[in-house]
Amino acid sequence: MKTYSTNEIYSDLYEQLINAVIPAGSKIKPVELQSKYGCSTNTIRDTLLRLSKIGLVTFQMQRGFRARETSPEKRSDIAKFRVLLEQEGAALSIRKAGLDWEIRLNTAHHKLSHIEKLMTKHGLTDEHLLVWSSAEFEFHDALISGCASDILIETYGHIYAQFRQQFVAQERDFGANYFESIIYEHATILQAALARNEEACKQAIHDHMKRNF
Amino acid sequence: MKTYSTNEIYSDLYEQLINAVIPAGSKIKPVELQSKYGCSTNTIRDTLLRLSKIGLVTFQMQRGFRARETSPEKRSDIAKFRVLLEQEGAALSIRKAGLDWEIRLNTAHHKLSHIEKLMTKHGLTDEHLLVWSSAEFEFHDALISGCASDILIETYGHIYAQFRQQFVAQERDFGANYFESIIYEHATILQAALARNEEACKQAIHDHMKRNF
DNA sequence: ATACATAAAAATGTCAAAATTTTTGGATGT
DNA sequence: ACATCCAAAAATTTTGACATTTTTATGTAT
Repeated sequence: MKTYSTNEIYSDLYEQLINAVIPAGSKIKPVELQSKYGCSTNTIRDTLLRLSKIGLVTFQMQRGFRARETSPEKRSDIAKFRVLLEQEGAALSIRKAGLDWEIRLNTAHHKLSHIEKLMTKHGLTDEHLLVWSSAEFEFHDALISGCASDILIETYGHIYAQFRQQFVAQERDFGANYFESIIYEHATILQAALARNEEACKQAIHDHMKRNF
Repeated sequence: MKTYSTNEIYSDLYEQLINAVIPAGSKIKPVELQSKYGCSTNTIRDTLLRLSKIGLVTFQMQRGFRARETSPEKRSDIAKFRVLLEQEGAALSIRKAGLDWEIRLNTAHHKLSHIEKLMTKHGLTDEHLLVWSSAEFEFHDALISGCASDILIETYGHIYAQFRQQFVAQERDFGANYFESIIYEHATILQAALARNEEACKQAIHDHMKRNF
């Protein structure tokens, strides 16, 4: 039987929350996870408090923990907020960042693009989805990485995680042209960013997310 | 000797962090607080993890806790980010909120205004500053309270707390006309909001914060 | 049946001690 | 003087037991 380090417990729970293996809104009881991870309830509690920092888990005194709830309104809310942060981060990057940012962004897009092409060819396995998900984050993270605002980047990370958590369970109907659209949208964002066109980039970010409003 | 409930420990530490009684960047050791609060180190740890959620405390595995660091760059960063959130929250409120929002905002401003007048008359004690600080938050919180975005409001709360934490220790030179300016700025924000003038309101928010950039 | 009170069970929170890890301070050698 | 290594001290993390609170289940009265 596998034993888990605390960091592994954190990562494992993080992934389960991001991928809605632990469904949004469901109760999380330390006692039930204890046996799986082979540690005390207190260590689980500790880890859940740390996850509540990034908003994947909500905590109430004497009421314990829950995976953050979701609803159509909450999903719309988080999508719009994500747009706000990403537009600002991208605009600032376009205005201030240098060559290294362009290279980072290009590299991230290249990786993402590669995975997306694989997915359109072979259909999507759960494993692919996991890789894609992390590549997608890296692309969007790279996009804002030149903004010179640590607090924006930090907050964006939390919001992106919550976004995934809230939408992954909903979007089980990846139609045939779903990924085609996404690929096009990512390319459009990249182009506008590299062309240093703020307004076009903001527009592209908005268009990329508007299906989730 | 006073005994503290866990919630009181939380509030007490919150206040000490907000007011830089625990200076930004300083180490926070559970063992040292244990005796003061009459509880186990574990309870302190628990509380500090909860405070790290709102960003007042940073946490690193095996390295413990610190009051979030500050620097000229970080202060500028947090001030600009606060403007972004407040502008968006105010604009959305102006666009979407109804009469109850106007009343909330008006009420909050009235309270704030009252305290600010007292402060210009009698000079500022630490006690006054505490009341003012909370009234000021309530005003800004009311301003964005009609935005219909829970995540924006939640995030703004964290950012406002960090803003206070980072600036309170710096701004010990409240000049004679310091509060006069502030009073004027708050009134300007209120006016623009009630007039439902988005651009003027955004401008007023910017002007209110620009001394901190 | 519904509402209310109560007891049992489950879940959560707190504690003090033990285990682990990091930091500190001094001794040694270059 | 400077870096490296080691041992002691301090700080952090984990644990299992115990205390408290909440939830669930049961019984009683209206």
